[in-house]
Amino acid sequence: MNIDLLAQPAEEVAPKLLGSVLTCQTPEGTVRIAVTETEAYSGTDDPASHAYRGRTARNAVMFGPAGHLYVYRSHGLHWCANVVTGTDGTASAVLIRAGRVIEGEDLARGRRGDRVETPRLARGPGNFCQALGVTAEHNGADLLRGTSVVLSEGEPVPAALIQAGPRVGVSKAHDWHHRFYLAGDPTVSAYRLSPRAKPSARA
DNA sequence: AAAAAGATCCTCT
DNA sequence: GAGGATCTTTTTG
Repeated sequence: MNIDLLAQPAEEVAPKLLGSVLTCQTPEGTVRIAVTETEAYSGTDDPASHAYRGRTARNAVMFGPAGHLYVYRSHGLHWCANVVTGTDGTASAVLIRAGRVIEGEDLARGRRGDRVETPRLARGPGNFCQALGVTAEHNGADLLRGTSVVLSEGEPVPAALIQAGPRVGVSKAHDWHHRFYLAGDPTVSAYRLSPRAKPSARA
């Protein structure tokens, strides 16, 4: 993966990450997942971003150089992974929301549970991380030069399949169309308006 | 120190 | 498709 591609604003990088591949190697084995859904989050200008109110211990990685992995805990027990974008010193990242398992399906299924249907193995940010094997210990990992988690280019996706829409689960700025996904792909998570989204916003 | 909110997930109707 | 569980991080008094 080219570093210059990632060193751009998150909303420009997000659609370009569709089709790219994340690989995670653990003692258990290797899992590779092709990305089918992303969401862009920027910094102080984005009310829904973790970095909106400045730097904290949790979001520090977002302020660093592009090409690193930002992992955070959501709702107590789920891990969510972002690819850090932009320039060093500014905060922006792309949340990886869903993907299709292309290697290590048995291992991914073992982590997710035997009753999970194949398209759902990496459907949703928390499920994506669980299937891939990403946890807090991967926070800050170098995706371009590291060995545990690697971001690489996959097969190009037709531009006609790329669609944009409102972000999932956010209560602020949910009318920003910063979510990108492959049209008709069964691994893409369903859109759901946040229960706390303000009615004044426009879609 | 205490309270609220949250970039979610699973189950059931 | 809708409803509720769950506990960490952040924010506020």
